[in-house]
Amino acid sequence: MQKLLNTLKSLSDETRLRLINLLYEKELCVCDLMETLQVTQTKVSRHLSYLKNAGLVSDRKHAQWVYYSIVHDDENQFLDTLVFNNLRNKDLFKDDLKNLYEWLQRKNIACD
Amino acid sequence: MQKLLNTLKSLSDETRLRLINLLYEKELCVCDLMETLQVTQTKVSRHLSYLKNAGLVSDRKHAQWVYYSIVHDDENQFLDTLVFNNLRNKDLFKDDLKNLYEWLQRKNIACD
DNA sequence: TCCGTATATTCGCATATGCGCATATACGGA
DNA sequence: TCCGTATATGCGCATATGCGAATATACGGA
Repeated sequence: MQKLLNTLKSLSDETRLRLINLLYEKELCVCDLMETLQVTQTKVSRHLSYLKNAGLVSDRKHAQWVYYSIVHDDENQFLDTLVFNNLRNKDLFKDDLKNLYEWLQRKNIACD
Repeated sequence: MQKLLNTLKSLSDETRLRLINLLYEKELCVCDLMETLQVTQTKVSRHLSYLKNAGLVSDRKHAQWVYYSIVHDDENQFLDTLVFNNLRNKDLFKDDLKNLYEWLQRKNIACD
């Protein structure tokens, strides 16, 4: 019960919804999320830790980066419905995805 | 977007989830909800008005009673998943339904 | 009209939440 | 070891939220 409440609380914030939308696409590190959403590191980091505590995302350290990804749990099935029926058809979230791929491309070019 | 956020915010409270669970069963008035959940009138009323503002329930006045019912909106599809996959299998919500029917029976007997 | 029941709202308080700033920690490379 | 990058966290502040008590409003019946 408390877990479910934490899950729902963590969905009731715009920044966290935007993070979830992006992470539904693929595993990403903090700096990818900062760049894509154009928000401060503190903000991304804190909201990710909120999502992690709620069991919605998990993290994986690799070198100096921390990669976050969605936890696909049976308990969180309604998340799929939410993301695909309620987020992905809204401009804000569509634009975020577009910005994500533009950023990833810039990043790859810079690494060449 | 703001509407979706309000919807999600209104789901991140235990009392409101309990109200939604009961209203998913049938239209109910404030006093039914107070009796079933054993909480104060102020609390029920305030949370119902929260749910109403978020567009999750609608109300209908009849004599001195106000009857509330769920608004089944396409935008709120994920609510079905939430109620049937996440609430209805938890003891708290099962017990609430049981108490609801016990109360309704007592109420009918009293009116005979 | 007066009363009792049903419901909504205002107020003040306690706690929770979100934020930026500064700082701490962790890691790889020179 | 020292530095730069990446990430997390403590702190203080502003705002939001939830609550009970008291009060206001609405309605039907005597």
